[in-house]
Amino acid sequence: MQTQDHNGTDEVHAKRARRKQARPGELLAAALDLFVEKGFAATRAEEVAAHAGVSKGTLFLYFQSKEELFKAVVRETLAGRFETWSIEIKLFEGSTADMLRYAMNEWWKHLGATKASGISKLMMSEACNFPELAEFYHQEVIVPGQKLIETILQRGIDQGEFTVTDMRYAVLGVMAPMVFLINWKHSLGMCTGLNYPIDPDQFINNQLQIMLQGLVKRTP
Amino acid sequence: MQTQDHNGTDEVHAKRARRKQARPGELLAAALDLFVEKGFAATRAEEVAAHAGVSKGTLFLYFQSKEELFKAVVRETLAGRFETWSIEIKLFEGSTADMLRYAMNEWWKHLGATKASGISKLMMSEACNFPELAEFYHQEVIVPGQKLIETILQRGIDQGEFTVTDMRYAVLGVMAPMVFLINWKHSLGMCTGLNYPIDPDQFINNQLQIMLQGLVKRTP
Amino acid sequence: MQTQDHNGTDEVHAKRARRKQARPGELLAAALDLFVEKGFAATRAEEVAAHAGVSKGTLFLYFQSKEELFKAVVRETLAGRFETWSIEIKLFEGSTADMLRYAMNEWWKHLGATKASGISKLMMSEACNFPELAEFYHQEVIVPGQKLIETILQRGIDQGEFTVTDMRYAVLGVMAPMVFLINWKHSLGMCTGLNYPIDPDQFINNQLQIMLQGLVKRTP
Amino acid sequence: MQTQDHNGTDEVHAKRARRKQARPGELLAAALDLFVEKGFAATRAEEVAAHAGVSKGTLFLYFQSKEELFKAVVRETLAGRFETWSIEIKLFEGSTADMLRYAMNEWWKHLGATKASGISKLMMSEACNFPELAEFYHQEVIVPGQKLIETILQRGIDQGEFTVTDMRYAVLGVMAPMVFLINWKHSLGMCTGLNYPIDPDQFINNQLQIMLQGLVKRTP
DNA sequence: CATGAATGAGTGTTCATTCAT
DNA sequence: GATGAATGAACACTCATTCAT
Repeated sequence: MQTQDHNGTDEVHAKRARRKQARPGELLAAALDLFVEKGFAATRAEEVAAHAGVSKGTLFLYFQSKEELFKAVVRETLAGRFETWSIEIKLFEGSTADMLRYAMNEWWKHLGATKASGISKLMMSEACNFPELAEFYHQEVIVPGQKLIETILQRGIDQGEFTVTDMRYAVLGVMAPMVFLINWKHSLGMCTGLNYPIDPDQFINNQLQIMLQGLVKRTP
Repeated sequence: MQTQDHNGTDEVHAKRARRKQARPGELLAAALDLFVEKGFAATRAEEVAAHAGVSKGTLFLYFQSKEELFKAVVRETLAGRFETWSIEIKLFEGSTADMLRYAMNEWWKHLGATKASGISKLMMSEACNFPELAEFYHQEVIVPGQKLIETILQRGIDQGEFTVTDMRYAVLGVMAPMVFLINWKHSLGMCTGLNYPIDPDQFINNQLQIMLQGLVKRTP
Repeated sequence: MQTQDHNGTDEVHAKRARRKQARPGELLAAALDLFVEKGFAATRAEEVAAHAGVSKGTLFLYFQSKEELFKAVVRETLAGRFETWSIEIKLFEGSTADMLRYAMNEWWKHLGATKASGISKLMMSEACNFPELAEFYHQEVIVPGQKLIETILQRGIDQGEFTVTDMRYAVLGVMAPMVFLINWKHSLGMCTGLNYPIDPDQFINNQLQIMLQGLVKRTP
Repeated sequence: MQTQDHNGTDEVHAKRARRKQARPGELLAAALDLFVEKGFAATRAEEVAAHAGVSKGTLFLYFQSKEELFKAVVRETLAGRFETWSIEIKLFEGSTADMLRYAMNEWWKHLGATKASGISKLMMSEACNFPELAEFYHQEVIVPGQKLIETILQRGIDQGEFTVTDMRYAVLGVMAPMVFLINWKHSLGMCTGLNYPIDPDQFINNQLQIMLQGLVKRTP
């Protein structure tokens, strides 16, 4: 050991450090998978550790408790998502209806279809137990998401394409079905035996159709 | 003597019966409160009993297991509603747009606004871990609810009022915002500090407006 | 009530008394059945009461506790069994081998085949928990049984038919297989799925054959 | 470093392994003691753990359930014996009468006299309530035991030493007294106050004498 | 740093026993 | 006397967390 201390410390430390830096990420990824699949309470700490390829003890070396792990998962997964979209939207050319269509399909492709969408279900169940997280989630996800939607709707109004009575609730009206879709996907939609599949593309397209044209027959 | 015995017995039985009949209701009420507040898994059987003012053992006198208790709660608070509504819908006179408006407002008044609506959030979190409950909920609540919506939409089509491209997804389109509304109410909406209140009536009215007329400006 | 007190008390009391006297017997019979079938611990007090056609509470009106009930069952079931046999044996005419054969078959018919034989298995399991009962059982059943066997063997010796090296162990040698038979019958023999039936008559006959003639080939 | 790490790890593993290897044995010993003393159902898992000097949780680290613990006890203390005996029997030289004598005395020395013999009584009481255990015991203990006896008797027949009318019941005839002996030892034989000691050696010798020669006087 | 053996508080459920009616 | 609703102690088993190695 002494001998090694002389010539290998730096190297070893580097390796260790690299490994140490990788660990939290691996643990967080494993935790996301499992929390989303089974919920917070039903996910065993040991299982998370195993999925990350480390031992039970190591998990607690990096996260004080299962609750802290959960918080870290939510924070980590949601770090800066909406900026890119915001820019993309500003550059979009075409009708606002197409923009909305585009935005919703993009959202599904890059968020709804990914594991990250499972966070929504998680927050739903655990919001009350982790109020700080709820607030964080609200600020980091809900608010930016709503801003994005508002931007789109406002463009529609400004360009004389859309009619919106109450912006705040119009935004919620766009958001609600998307939230429903991912929550369903990660809860009842996952239960085998239900045999009630929702095709996300069809769901989104239909939703767009209704939102844009409404159910009431138009007299041409 | 016989007469007296008879009278006496009946009286006793009556009191007993009254108590025995009251218990399940008290337990169900307590269970609903706690399940909604803390989730199914996180609610301890003893706690439910305590809230109902009885001991742990008594709970199991009336419900075979925690799962059965949950099912009873669902049956009691949700499953029973749909029959009445189904009849009410059939007797409704007026435009189908008005019918939808009426239905959604009634739904909010009698379900959404009550504690029972918290069960939806509950199912979201527990569906994967208790597949039997998920299936039960699907059969007893989701399916009847969707049938109701379908009946309304079909009436709209039949009377030449509505245009529906895909019935299945149209139904989901009606259902999604309502589910979102109650899930929000019992999760993020409950967290103090968020300061993001959703007024259910406004939400529903706006939703109706969008669903019926669409966002796209109509050329009169 | 007052009125009735005047002309009906005696009759009622008589009925009650009769019923009260019958109750313990019915309870003991039910308890014997269930204790033998399922063991002491696995038999629920309520079940015993139900089998006797009374309510749970009533059981504890007659027996202080489940343990007292058990003691009463054993005591009651074994009250005076061996006197009759003792007399019968004395009057028997024929070879002692025949007498032994007769005795063992009678024993099976009148004890081994009856529910009472289940007590043996019970005592086996519970002897250490109820030492007084063990002693009682020993005095009331084991000792008289052994005396009976000894009487038979002694007759065999006296008449020059049998050779016995050590009377005490010879007696045990006769007793052991019979005890084994009833214990097996009420334990492993009862388990469905074992598919290992022991026919008591064949068992007894074979046992007699071995006991009398031995396994070693006789040179005629 | 590698070398050191390796050495260090091995050392640690060795110590750990030694401890991990010792635990099951300690737990099995404790379990045997308690199961025999109090029965399967009446023995609390925590008590077994305490007797082994560990906590409740540790028991379940090594044995999946109480039933598995019991099976392990049976495997450890009983099931393993029969193979050795089977070989020993095959190598035996001498008369079959001597072989039987040898076998029964060996059985007593290595099984009957040990705590393991208490399992027989245990099975008697619990067979009906734990059918899986009963079947396991039957397959792992009864069947091999009977095979062993059959082998001996068959040798006696083959060498012209024994006469056996019905092999199956002859086997039971050898087995029955031995089972009786150990059951007695662990039940009534244990109750102080009975003052009815059975000397196992005398019992076995007498049993052999009767089994081999029979009670009926031989005319030389 | 990493491990995994050990812990012990916590949970659903059962059942002998009590006691108001 | 008789009932059966209510009790609460008990028990098998789980799992987040600790800590000696």
